[in-house]
Parts: sequence; structure tokens; C-alpha cells
Amino acid sequence: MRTHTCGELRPEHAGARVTLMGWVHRRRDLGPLTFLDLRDRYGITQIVCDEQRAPEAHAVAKQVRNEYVIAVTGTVVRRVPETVNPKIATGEIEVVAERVIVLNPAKTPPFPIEDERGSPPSEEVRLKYRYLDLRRPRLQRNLILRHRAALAVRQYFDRHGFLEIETPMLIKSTPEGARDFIVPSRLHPGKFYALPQSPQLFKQLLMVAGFDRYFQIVRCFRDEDLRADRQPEFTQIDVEMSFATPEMIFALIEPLIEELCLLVGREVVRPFPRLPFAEAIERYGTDKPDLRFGMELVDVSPWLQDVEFVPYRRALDGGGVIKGIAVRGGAKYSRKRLDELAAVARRTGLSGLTWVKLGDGEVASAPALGPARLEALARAVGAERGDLVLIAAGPRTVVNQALGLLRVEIARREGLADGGQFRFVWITDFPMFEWEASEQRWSAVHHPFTSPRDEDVDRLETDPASVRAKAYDLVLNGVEIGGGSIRIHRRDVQQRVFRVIGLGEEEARQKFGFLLDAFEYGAPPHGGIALGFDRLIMLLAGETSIREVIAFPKTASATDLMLDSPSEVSPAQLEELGLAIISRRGE
RNA sequence: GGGGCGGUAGUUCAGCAUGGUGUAGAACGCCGGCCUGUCACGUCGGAGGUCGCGGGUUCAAGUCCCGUCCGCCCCGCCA
Repeated sequence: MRTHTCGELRPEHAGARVTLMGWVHRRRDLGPLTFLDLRDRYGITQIVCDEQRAPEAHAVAKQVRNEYVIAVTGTVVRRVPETVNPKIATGEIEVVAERVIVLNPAKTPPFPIEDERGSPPSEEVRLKYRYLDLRRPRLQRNLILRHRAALAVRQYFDRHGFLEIETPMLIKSTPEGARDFIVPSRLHPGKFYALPQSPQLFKQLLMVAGFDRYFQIVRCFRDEDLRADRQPEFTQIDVEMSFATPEMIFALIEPLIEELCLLVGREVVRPFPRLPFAEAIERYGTDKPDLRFGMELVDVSPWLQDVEFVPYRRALDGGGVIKGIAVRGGAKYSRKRLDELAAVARRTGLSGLTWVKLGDGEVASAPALGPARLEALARAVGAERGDLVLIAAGPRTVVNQALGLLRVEIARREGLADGGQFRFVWITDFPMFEWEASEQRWSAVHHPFTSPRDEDVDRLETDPASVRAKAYDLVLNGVEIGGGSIRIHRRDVQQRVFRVIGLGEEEARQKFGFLLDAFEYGAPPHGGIALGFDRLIMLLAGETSIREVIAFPKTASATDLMLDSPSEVSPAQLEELGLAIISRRGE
């Protein structure tokens, strides 16, 4: 029986007879004297096997290899000062083995179970042997943090009167939003369940049911392409409150976030700043701005009303805009570097980027503007000697997007984003709808259950573009970590919103009839938020991919290299479900 | 669907631009010997390769061309 873990023994245990079990982390064979580093998730303890004192134990120790699982019985002894190892918590003691038993031998692992020894193995190998990767300190640390965070979340909401209520995983496919993962039904051949993209409708119905304060740490599924911060299944902290205002949601979430940050020793500044969507776009070119650095977008159109330079003239006459950013110390940029930046900007559809170097006299890519004009532009964006000014002209959305991208790209390459800083910001007043050019219809920016702002409701039908939503996102260091809204709780408003997004009366009744019905039985005003748990843990852990905080993640092509999933199923299974495969790729 | 980077020993990589450089190298790991205070032990010796896969060009392909598969990043997509 194990008496202690490998991270537990201290000098005060000296003299105790103990039994440890764990993995052989490393073996140092000095001939008649062999040291074993025994590891479990609590730590590492040095085992000494002496041929003189315990020949049998020593013989076994000679044979063990890395990652063997062994049991060691022996005596804890205090190390003499010269042999103390300050790098490990148990470094002041060691266990002199009397008996070593191999519980299970192990093949040589495909990569070392250690961080910081050479380059890390490729992700492909790590994912194939995920159970070995998970032995490494990095993932152990991340998953322990994830557990502590989940626990803190549950305690926090419990303390504030919230109930964690589970919602179904087998639900109904609905229009709008991401692609659903669908699950065939054996009892109803030809019919399908869908896995939830979020428990959105259920939490609203729980409000109708009077539960008043709900939360859930819940798995969600979206069948879309992956990214470093997007997996097909991911975890949300889902929250909903009755009689809520946005202010109440902010006041609820901010202290929670603060607690979670304290888990990794980070202090945050409260309250988090608020930034209306429109302002975020104008100042940062994005609705998820990274506030760790400046380089804000400045509208320089007013200084160029009478400009003759053709690209600028065209932009202004076409109802567009001309904006710039100041890059500190950018005057030293090479031509190659500037060309690369222009290429980045072009990805957004921007036709051209003007640059002005403020060295000893201005050097510009558009000398036709003249020194006086360049000087004025530089002053307008707040650039000083030694800086670089980048100017984009064109349609407002393209200009904002291009400069927003450049801002982030430059900050990344210059290392302007301090990894030790956590800058939260609430983005508020999102527009309700955006025009889907490909489908020639309006679609909900957040989701169709989001309430329009009271003063904008009248324009739902006449001017959808101008309707703002009671929606908000929480952004941390340029990453969207959550979003929510005050919901619609009246049937008539909900139906009007459905109509705007082109959801017909009949279809609305068929897909969301239960919700519309529920609204007629005394639905309280309510609202909430969903936080991306994986992303939050990723940022707390200092990682750049959520795969590093998920025990068994999928590859960028949504496969599992360990399980080799997805996989084909037997003809019998298909038969039972009433399914037939029409064609397979490549056949 | 599109763009970019990568795939060579168990692992991480070099070699590829300009085809021939003796048997495709290095480090770590692995195997064996020696070593009584190591803790990234040391030391001596050794084994280990479908250069992702298929086709093509060539006297000759890890290296050039075409196709394809896999991993990673980005755009589209993700209410």
C-alpha cells in the first residue's frame, strides 16, 4: 500500500518507513549505487539503492527503465547538506530502498516525459500519445489550473444563489448559427437529433420556469473549421439571470474573472472599461481590441478635404475615409518590411497603403502629397521624429479592417503586447443585424433572441441596420472570451425579429414554437452571458492554443489521432439507423 | 473552399537553393561495459533510416517537376 506521494516527504519524516509508488522518471546508475527519481503528479522523490545494504532492491533498480511503474519500500533519510537538491520540493530527503517491485514495465516512450529538455515533440506525436503527453508538467499544470478554475466558478455562483442545472445534449437542429453536429435516431429512422451549439434556449426556458439564476459549465458543439482557439467541442460557462440589466451582468462577472485571475497570481483592474462597438471599430478596427498597446486609428480625412492625390480623392468622393496609425520607431523599417505590411493590408481588400517615414525630413511612398501635407498628417496621427505613419484610404469598413490588422501585426512583431498584462474590456451596443450579401438577407449579429434596445425597436422594420442590441462581449488582450445579451421576452418582439432575418411565420412556429409559446406564459425579462472556458484557461495559463488546456483535443482537421476518429461504421449500424452512404470522398 | 509553413533515425533537427561530397549527419534518447553521492551523473563502445506516399524528369533524385496524404497557422466559416 502506498503510504505517501512522491511530493510529500520532508525532513520531519526522517526515520519513517514508507512505501512510494510511481513512475521511474530517471535512473542514475553509478555501479554499486543506483539512484531512481520516482515521479507521480505530486512530485519527484529520490530513491537510493545500495548494493551493500539491499542487494535485491539494487538488482531490480538496475533493471528498471524510464516510465516503469514501481513500488519502493524504504526509510526516509535526511540528505547531508552537500547532496541536498534545491530544485525539487523533496530535495532535502531521500528514500533508502529496502525493496523495489516492478508493478509494470514500460516501453521506451516516443518522447521524453519532461519539459525544457530539448525541443518539444511535434504536436502530431503528442496527440497520438496523448496519455504520455499528459504526464508532462506543462499539461499537468494546465489541467490542474482548469480544475481549480471550474471549482472556483461553481463556488462563486453557488455563493451568489445560482443553480447549476444540466440541459440535454440530444436536441433539435435549428436554423441560424453554426452548422450542427447531427445524431441519427434508431427509433426514428430518417430523423436526427442535433448536439447543442449552446444551451441558449434551455436557459431561457429555465428563466420562464422561475429558476431566476442559472449557470452551467457545459460542453458545446459546432461543426465549423478549427483554429488555435476553436475546437468542434468546447466548454462554456453559461449564465442566465431573470430581471437582469447589462450592468447587473457586468457586476456579476467582473469579480468572478478577478477571482480566476488570482488563481494565477494576476491582479486585474476593476471595473473593466466599456467600449461601444462603433467606437471600437473606429479606434481599433476590430470588435475585439487588444488594449495592451496604443497605435489607435485616427481619421485624417478632415486634413485632406481638398487633396488632389488620386487614390485619396477617389476614397473621399466615394463616401469613404482616410485613416492612419503612428508606428513608434517605425522610421527605421526597411522597404521589404513596408512591402510586407502593405501585403498584410491588401488581404482585406485595401488597394494601397501609404507610408511616411519621419526621419531627417519625411520620406513617403506618395511624395506627390507634398511636405506640408505629410507634416500635417503626421501631426494628426500623433507621430514624432523616428516614427512611421501608415495611411489607408477607401471604404470605411475596409480601411478599419486593414489598419486594425496592421496594428495587431506590428504589435506582434515588435513585441508590444506585454504577456504579463491582462486588459479586459466590455464591448457594448452591438448592432442587431448585419447584411448577409451572399444570402441577400439580414442576419443576427449576436443571435436572434437578443433584445433590441428599447429606443431602437421602432426601426426594426424600417431601418434594421440602425437597430442596436442589448448585447455585450468580454474581450481580454484581443481575444473574445465571452458574449451575452439581454434577451427578448415578449412574443411579439421575438416574431418581429424573426421576420427581419427572413424567418417566416410558419418556419418560426415549427422551429421555435415552444419558445414563442413559453413567452405567453409569464416570461420574465432576462439576460445572461456565456464565457469561453477553454479560452479563458488558455489565457490564464499563458498558452496560445486551447488544445493545451483540453485533455484530449482534436487536430486542425477535426480528427483525433489517438482514437483515429471519426471513423466508418459497420453496414449493420447504418442499416439499423436507416442510413446509406451515397459517396465517399475520392471515390 | 483558398493561402502559407512543415514532414529526413525513437525524438528534435541539419542536409535540398546549385542533383553526384566516400556507407545520409548531429544532438538527445536507446542498448552494452566501467564507475559508491548522483540529481540533465560521468566515461568507453554499439545499434538504429520506406528521406510521408505515388508518379515523372535524369546516366544519377532526400535534393528538380506533378499528384496525394498528414500536422500547424491564417482567410472564408464560427448566431
